[in-house]
Amino acid sequence: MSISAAAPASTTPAPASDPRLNELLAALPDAEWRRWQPLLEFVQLPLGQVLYESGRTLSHVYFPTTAIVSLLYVMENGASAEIAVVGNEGVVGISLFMGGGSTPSRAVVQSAGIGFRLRSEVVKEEFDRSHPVMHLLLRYTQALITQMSQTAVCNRHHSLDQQLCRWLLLSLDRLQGDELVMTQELIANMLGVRREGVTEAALNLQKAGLIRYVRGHITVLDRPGLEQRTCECYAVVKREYDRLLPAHIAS
Amino acid sequence: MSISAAAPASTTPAPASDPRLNELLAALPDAEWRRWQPLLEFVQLPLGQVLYESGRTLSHVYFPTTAIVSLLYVMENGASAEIAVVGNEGVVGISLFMGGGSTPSRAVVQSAGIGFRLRSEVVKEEFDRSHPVMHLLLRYTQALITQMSQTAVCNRHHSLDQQLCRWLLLSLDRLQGDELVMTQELIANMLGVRREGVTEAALNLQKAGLIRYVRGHITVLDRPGLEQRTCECYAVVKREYDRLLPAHIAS
DNA sequence: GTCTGTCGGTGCGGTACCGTACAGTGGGCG
DNA sequence: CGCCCACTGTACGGTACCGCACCGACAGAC
Repeated sequence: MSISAAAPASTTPAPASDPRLNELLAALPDAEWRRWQPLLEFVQLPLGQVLYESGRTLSHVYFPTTAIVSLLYVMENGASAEIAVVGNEGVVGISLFMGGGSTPSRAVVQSAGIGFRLRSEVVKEEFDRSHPVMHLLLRYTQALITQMSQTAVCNRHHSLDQQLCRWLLLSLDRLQGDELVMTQELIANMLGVRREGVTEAALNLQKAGLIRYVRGHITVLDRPGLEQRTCECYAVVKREYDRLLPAHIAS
Repeated sequence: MSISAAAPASTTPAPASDPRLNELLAALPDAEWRRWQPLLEFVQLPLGQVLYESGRTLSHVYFPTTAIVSLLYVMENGASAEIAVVGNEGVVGISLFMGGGSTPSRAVVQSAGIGFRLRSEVVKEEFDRSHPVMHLLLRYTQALITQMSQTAVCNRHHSLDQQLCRWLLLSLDRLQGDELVMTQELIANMLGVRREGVTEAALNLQKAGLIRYVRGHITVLDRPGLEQRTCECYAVVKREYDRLLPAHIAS
């Protein structure tokens, strides 16, 4: 595969640079994987990078392996809200194979890391050519739809405390380890609330001994505690990902 | 086509019983339409009918012509929130061709009318067999995704007044005429708010001369006024439907 | 005509957010 | 070493919505 950024030059690449850390790539049948492998392009995904902009036609789809990407809508007045989050379980840029080519939302790297990308023409060809690829991508899309729906429900009905728990858990599921590099300001942008609101909610969780928050570094101390405190939305989404993406279970 | 309920027996069927009032059916290429026509089953869709239940495998997809169907999530405590709305521009049951077979949401008839349905096996076959069908359904699905995303954003950021305007406009677009048969209680269920909240918002619109509300009947008096008062969400969704479903424009 | 149930409007205290303003504090860089 | 700035915490009034309780009005049934 081609390398577009600094990467280990050792004979055995570092584990993180294995494309099949992405669960969709890992779930590809052998034939498809052999076709795709030389076409996948390694990419660094630094914090804040915009993978696509609202209304702009996409040039690539992205398969994160260690990075996390947020899909968010930015309103006319500048306020924003996260619609869904994509990590190593998925792919950024579904509108390419869904047929629209663009969406009214923006994709931003929420947690720095790496990933792999594939040119849009290749994706479209493969989607039309291979039934397994098509069905895999569509099942993932349905899982993503569930996440979006549940975000709508959660925004309507649940407290900021609960939403913060849900957000932390969704992010945690897409990372290795128990630490998140993320300021309260950024979380507030994602959740579409005030920064001070996140401060307060985070303090609540901290007092309860569930997390530790120090200047842009969140350490999760008690994950079961978070799961207990969050709303049903987290479980609904997780169950649906597990049901629709069996590879996800295997991991 | 088979008729499963009372329908005009005149030689020229009433306009409402024409399946191609549904814009997806209308957009089918001739070959597909000829295949589908004998398989479509006419159905009455009375207010409140549940087309599918959360987590249950679907037996049919539904193409409303004069009815409107709400997709909503019902929480463990019984509260609910609408995720999206489907009328004669779309189809209910996308999870069938997306591959999941079910979703964590419920589909309820929000405005009585009629529609046509197709057995699930037929839909899956057709989806895999015909590229035009597949691409049509996927483009519709992307439009639906936009609606869901925008619902999430709207739930987060906009006032009940604005959301009510958006909801009225989305419903109006899917109906002929300017009257909606809908109690405030039901609207409250859809929007996931208190009934009294809807009363107040509706009174505001009434005082502004935009609507008239009498015991379950809303008459829209000033549609441009509603469009001016609603948030950007309505326009974003409408633009995306128009862009993705050209048949929609033609109508 | 009466009766009953649905539908809508009203009032009240409570609360979870918001907008704004500002203070402390620690990390990193010169 | 010290400065600066990003980040977190605090405070305060405002407001939009909630939960609850209740009332009046109209419609349809009998």
